[in-house]
Amino acid sequence: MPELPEVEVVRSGLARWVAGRTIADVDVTLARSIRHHVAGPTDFADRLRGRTVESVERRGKFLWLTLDDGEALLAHLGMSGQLLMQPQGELDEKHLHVRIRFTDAGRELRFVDQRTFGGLRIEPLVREPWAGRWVPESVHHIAPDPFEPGFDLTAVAKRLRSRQTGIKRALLDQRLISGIGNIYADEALWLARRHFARPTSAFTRPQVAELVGHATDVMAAALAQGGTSFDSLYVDVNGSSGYFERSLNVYGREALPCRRCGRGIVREPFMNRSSFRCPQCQRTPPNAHW
DNA sequence: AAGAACTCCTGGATGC
DNA sequence: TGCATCCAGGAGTTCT
Repeated sequence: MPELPEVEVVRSGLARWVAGRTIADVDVTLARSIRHHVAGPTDFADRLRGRTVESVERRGKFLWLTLDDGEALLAHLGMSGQLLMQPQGELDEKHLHVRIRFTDAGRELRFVDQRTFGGLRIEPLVREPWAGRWVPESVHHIAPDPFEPGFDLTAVAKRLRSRQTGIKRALLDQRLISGIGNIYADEALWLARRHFARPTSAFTRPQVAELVGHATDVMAAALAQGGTSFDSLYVDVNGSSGYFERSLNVYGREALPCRRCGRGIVREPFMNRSSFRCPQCQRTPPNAHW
């Protein structure tokens, strides 16, 4: 499940492989994978052909290739998406949906996605003065992630505290702060000893800072591990996730002892998914807001 | 209008 | 063993 660190590993790997190269041709074999590109597969291919990739950028879980005509090829990996660099002629992956070949006939870029929540689209870039950068149109409403220069912790704390909801819902809301998914939200809450349903309004500014700091630290640690093991000849989202899994404190550890107090970790349904917490370290608050 | 629920999707794991 | 059900969850859409 690619969250910010996994997407950043893909971004940096991709940058090495595609920056400066010119697109020769595009094959879309599953229209759903470009469903957000409303003009359709033919338009998608036509607009990419002949374009040169200038850079590869990211905000939260979105990543995009800036093109030489001011537009961007935007990608979201969803649950299971992968962007792979493969030699031409290499056997097609079972869930290969989009293939992009370059004029130098070197490795081709492949979008592979089993569960098809992810997708590609072409969009104009829009200027964000406050963030000091250009982002694709549909990334405009996504808040800066904690690693962006434009990230404003004071503003995040202010907005978060004024909300009428629970803390985990807020952490997962990409319009407030981006990059955090279910795994890192649970990890940050465990580190801060907070219940996921604690009302946002109950947080003081220093408490928000502490929690966001933990989320940032966990993502940075994941990135450091994923990044160092990214040495293979292709970009693989799932390839390096196993090692970091072993250092998670709560996520996926149902019934295993809490690493702080020994109590069994519990799994609870939340927002059509699961939340993991320690029932001792992360007590249910009296004014819980599910 | 903010906040919550619903929806999309596949295949590995689990249950009977 | 085989069939059915559960489960993973990011984000756009729809609802209240």
